[in-house]
Amino acid sequence: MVNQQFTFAVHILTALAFANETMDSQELATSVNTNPVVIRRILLGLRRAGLVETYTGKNGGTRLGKKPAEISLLAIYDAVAPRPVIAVSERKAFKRCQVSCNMREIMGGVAAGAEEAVRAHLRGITLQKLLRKVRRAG
Amino acid sequence: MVNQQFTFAVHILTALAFANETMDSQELATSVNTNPVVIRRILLGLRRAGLVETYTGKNGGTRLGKKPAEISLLAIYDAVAPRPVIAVSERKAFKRCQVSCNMREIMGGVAAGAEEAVRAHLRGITLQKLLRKVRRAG
DNA sequence: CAGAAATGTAACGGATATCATTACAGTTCG
DNA sequence: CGAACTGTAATGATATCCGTTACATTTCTG
Repeated sequence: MVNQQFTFAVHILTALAFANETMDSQELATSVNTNPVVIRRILLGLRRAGLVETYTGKNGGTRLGKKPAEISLLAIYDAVAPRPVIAVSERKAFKRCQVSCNMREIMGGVAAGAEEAVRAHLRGITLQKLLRKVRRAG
Repeated sequence: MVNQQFTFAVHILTALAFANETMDSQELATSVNTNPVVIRRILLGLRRAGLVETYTGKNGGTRLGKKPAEISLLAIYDAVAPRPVIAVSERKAFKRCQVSCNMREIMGGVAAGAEEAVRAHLRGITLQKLLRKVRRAG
């Protein structure tokens, strides 16, 4: 993966869990050290997934949509929809080459397995766990 | 679709295993459907890792440096040194924010776990297994 | 030895992805 | 109404990746 949206998203949600109240995109941007628009773009995905609730207008902002114990990193991962862990070439095969003709399917299986391995890892981590680490670190 | 070097590398090595003789970069490029220079760049890393042996000069080319059963996809993965599965933000923390101050370490742990999950998956797959799939597919 | 055929490698350009930023319309509270 | 938010489009800067050209170097072979 190349982009930082997943990291940003986890940071945002951890901050919201820690604050336990609404924060606006400027506050979140300050914590993440980026631009408020970048935050709002990520919040769109998180909102679609029901992980946050956002309020427009004055005194608007965002708060968690579920309890930290109910939010797994996998849910966040899916919400930001990062690109696959392993990219599979989708080029046209060289018909006269048996290897070439079968590589897409074979690598597809390898990539799917890698993806599932990551997902299993993320499934086991909740926002609450991260929150505890923050608190323990003080 | 991002970095296809790993896919390309697996394809190259599978082709070499299937052919069981030296192939030049043009033949490999035809199978992978790319440019010979792209192939040669990837071969550099594979050679450094001892996965292939290359010969310069007329009738030169590349052949496997180990038996297919001794080459795991993890070795290939390390040889091409792709970027981390999960990118961790390396921005300066906002000192007044406890979450911000701890995110790098926390996400570092998450990313390391994801990386290891992928590695464990790749460790269990050898070139020989892929080769058998090619042969079985016919 | 000369020439053909291959690799090694640098250099450049185009395509694409990502993020930052500006801008502004829409929404909501007071 | 006006201030303070979000939603979102548009643009630009930057980095990465890949393809391509170019050429030096190496090696085989006649």
